[in-house]
Parts: sequence; structure tokens; C-alpha cells
Amino acid sequence: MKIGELSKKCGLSIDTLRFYEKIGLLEKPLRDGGGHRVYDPEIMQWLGFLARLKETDMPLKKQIEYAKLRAMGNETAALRRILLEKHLQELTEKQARLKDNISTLKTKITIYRQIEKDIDDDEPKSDT
Amino acid sequence: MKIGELSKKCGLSIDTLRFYEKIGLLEKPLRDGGGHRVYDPEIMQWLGFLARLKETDMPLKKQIEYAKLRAMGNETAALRRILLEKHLQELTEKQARLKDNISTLKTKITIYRQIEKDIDDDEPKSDT
DNA sequence: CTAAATGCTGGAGTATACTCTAGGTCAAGT
DNA sequence: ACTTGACCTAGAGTATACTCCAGCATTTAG
Repeated sequence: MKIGELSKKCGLSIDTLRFYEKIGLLEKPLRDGGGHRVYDPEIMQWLGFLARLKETDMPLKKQIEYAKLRAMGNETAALRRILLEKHLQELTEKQARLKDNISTLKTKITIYRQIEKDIDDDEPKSDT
Repeated sequence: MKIGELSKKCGLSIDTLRFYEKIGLLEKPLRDGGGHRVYDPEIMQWLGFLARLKETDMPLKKQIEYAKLRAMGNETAALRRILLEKHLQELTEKQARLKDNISTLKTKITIYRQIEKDIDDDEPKSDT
């Protein structure tokens, strides 16, 4: 699989894939005779997981840290687990705050509805 | 209240408060005889709400849009409500994805624990 | 009254995460 | 063979959201 195809399949731009490689988030892929990158289809799983880390706002630096450990094999399992546990804890906290923010927002929206209703009562346009 | 005090109370740096003013997120406060900003304590409520918008990743541009509507008074209530409803919908989606990501992460962590256990079983250090 | 703290402005600098450009090379279809 | 599209590199540029700096004015504590 060449970079264009991978880009379409994973949703990251070609530039982003090369950028991720440059910063060490993706391992350097093999090259074909013409020097073009050739990706193993397995990379899709990895990119899928990275997408989750990204979606949950893990900074690239931490993702790279994780990727480096992953590249070292199973002996780094504990370190990776600890890294993910830390991240999980942040997410749990984020989830709580999000829940709270959503309910505040809902309250605010209700208040706005009331204001709109009050305005309507003051300025009845329907019968003028 | 002068800017230093407000900064301490609201948790934003002095630079950030001035920056928010510059980009139109905060209205220009009154000035005292010496040209120093003087804030109405009421601004704390507003900053508290902005903090929620920020915490939920509303970009400054949208916050500014909201702030401008707010500055126009009650007649913009409906517009502001719509803006918040849009944001709320995004947050609800984000909440669902977060829930999913959290459970994936938990699964992954469990797998790591198993790998660690397998490694321990292969390489028993305790009795060598 | 004076020194230290606080505040002012305009503009430059930083961090993060891409995104684009120039100037090529390589591959695929006709 | 030739043209078009995909790919290559190094490096510059962009967007967002601050953060810091120089050089000066004002305020406040002793």
C-alpha cells in the first residue's frame, strides 16, 4: 500500500502521514524500488488507535512516547499500561467536567427560552 | 477591581485578560485616573461562563461571536440560544465518543495486564 | 519621598499540529 | 515516447491561543 491509498483509508492527509513519520510517531516504512513508501496493511490498526488517542486530546509528544515504547516490544507493556492508565484517569475527570458543563449549558438554554418568551409577551407582533 | 486582582480571582493571567480584551472577547473596561483598567466585580460571572465554553473547546472565534451578541442585549437571546444549542449538540456527541474511547482504553489496559502476567509466567525472577 | 510593585502599550516570540510550496523523480496509461 | 498523476525532500507558512518583552507611567508601602 502506497501513501496515497493509506491516506484515503485512514483519513489522514499524505502530508500528515509524512509529518507523523518525521516526528517519530510512525516508524519509517519500507520503500519500493523508486523510493516510494510502502505500508503494511497492519498499520491501519495502529493508526486507528492513534486516532483515539488524538481524539481524546493526547498531545503528540505523549503519543510519540507511547509509540517508542510500543516499538520496543512486549517488555515495555507495563510502562505503556501506566501511560494509558494516566491518560484514562484524565479522561474520566474530563468526562465528569463535560457532564457538568452540559448540564450548565442546558440550564442556560432554558433561561434563554424564557427570555425569548418574555420578549414575545412584551412585544406581540401577531396582532399589530 | 484592577487587573492584577481580577487575574488572581479568575485564574487567567494579566496578559490573557488584556489579550481577551484586544480580540473583543471582553468589553473594554473603564479606566481610573491613571489609565489603569477598573473591572466591575460582575465580570467574574461572565469569566466563569467563558471558562466553561473554553473548557468545552469552543474556539475563541465562537466565544467572541457569543460575546458580541451578549453585548447587544436581550434582543439577541434567540441567536445566542441557537449558538449554545449547536455547541451543546457537539458536546453530546463528544460525550458519546469519550465514553467509547474510555471503554476502549480500559480494554487495552486489561490486555496489557495480561501481557505483563504472561511475561511474569515466562520469566519467573522470584526463584532464580 | 522614594523604592518597589503594579500597570500601560505595541509588538515580538512560543507551542502545537499541521499544511503548503518548490523543484524535482517515478509510474501508468495511450 | 510522452504526458499525467502520484510520490519525493527540505523547508516555509498557517492557525490557534496565548506569553513575553522593552520602555515607560502610576500607585503604594515604609
